[in-house]
Amino acid sequence: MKELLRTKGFKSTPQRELIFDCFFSLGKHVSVDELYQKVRELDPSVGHSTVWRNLKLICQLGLAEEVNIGDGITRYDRTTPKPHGHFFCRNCKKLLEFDVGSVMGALVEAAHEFEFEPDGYKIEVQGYCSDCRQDDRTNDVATRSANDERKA
Amino acid sequence: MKELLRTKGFKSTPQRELIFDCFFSLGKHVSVDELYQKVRELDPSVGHSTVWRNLKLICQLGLAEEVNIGDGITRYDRTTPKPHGHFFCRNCKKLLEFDVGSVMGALVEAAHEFEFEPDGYKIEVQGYCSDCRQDDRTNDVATRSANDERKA
DNA sequence: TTGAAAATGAAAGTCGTTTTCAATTGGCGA
DNA sequence: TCGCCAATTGAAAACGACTTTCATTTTCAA
Ligand SMILES: [Mn+2]
Ligand SMILES: [Mn+2]
Ligand SMILES: [Zn+2]
Ligand SMILES: [Zn+2]
Repeated sequence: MKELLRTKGFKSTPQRELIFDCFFSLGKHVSVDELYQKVRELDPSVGHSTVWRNLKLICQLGLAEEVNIGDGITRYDRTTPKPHGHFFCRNCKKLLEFDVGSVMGALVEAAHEFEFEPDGYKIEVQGYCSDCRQDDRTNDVATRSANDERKA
Repeated sequence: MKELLRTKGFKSTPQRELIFDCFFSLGKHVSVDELYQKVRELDPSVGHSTVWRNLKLICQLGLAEEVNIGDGITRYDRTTPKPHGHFFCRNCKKLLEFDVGSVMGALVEAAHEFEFEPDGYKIEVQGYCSDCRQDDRTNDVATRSANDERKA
């Protein structure tokens, strides 16, 4: 990691190392705040803006990219060798990843027809995951959701 | 329009009629502010929050849905009989629409494998449109973009 | 016509993101 | 190793789109 940073002209700092480590240990779809919390467990002196800036840096380095599911919170997703799609559950807010190999061909073809030069794909399917299916109202999360809707 | 509103239990007001008309005359991918500007040309007394609220109402009625391309601005897109995808040009920010019929099958199938019940699809391809292709640096927009990047 | 409910507009509040700025620090060259 | 300078940091403030509040006005069914 130090090496990657140096070759790209960035300095290595304790905060930066910590933030990078935490990001990659947390896994997929991490928000600034989630990462901030994690980092603070190990070093409470690290600032919010430093976490934010280094998350941006991680993106610049091509190690992650922003994911925006429309809830106003930007999440950072480790880049995968192949692009992947997301199933976003409207109820429990989980993001499931799935392979998009089978749709890429059609997308590339469509792009070609429009003389559009694609360099990024965002494929997101919204709905309800197996735990939250609407025909399965007996589990906890669904019940909670029903209550939420009633209140709103 | 009055009728649709009334049957759904909403009142008809001059502002509401104006906002609805302007929205449908503006076309696709309209932001609150764009619509607000347009409405104000015809009636400067209409408030920002009224435009916002009615845009939400238009969505509730199923006449439009929110589109989030990650630039922090929510846009409202008239619903189409069939779902469509977007090509988003990183340079000129244009949104081109394309038919996603050819990818829906694969998506539905993938969803089925995950026992995921889909009810919304967001298919967005980023890149450069024909006017802004990177191998075509002679046109205005691309040149402007190059200048922008130099400044930044 | 009249009253309850809905709608409006200005203003303020919210909240995640981004910038500012003074202080600190890493890393290269002497 | 030392010293310098640009990069980095952290606190705080600024930003900006979105959302809510509330007093007032308007709609529309009875
Ligand atoms: Mn992902
Ligand atoms: Mn569209
Ligand atoms: Zn779920
Ligand atoms: Zn373009």
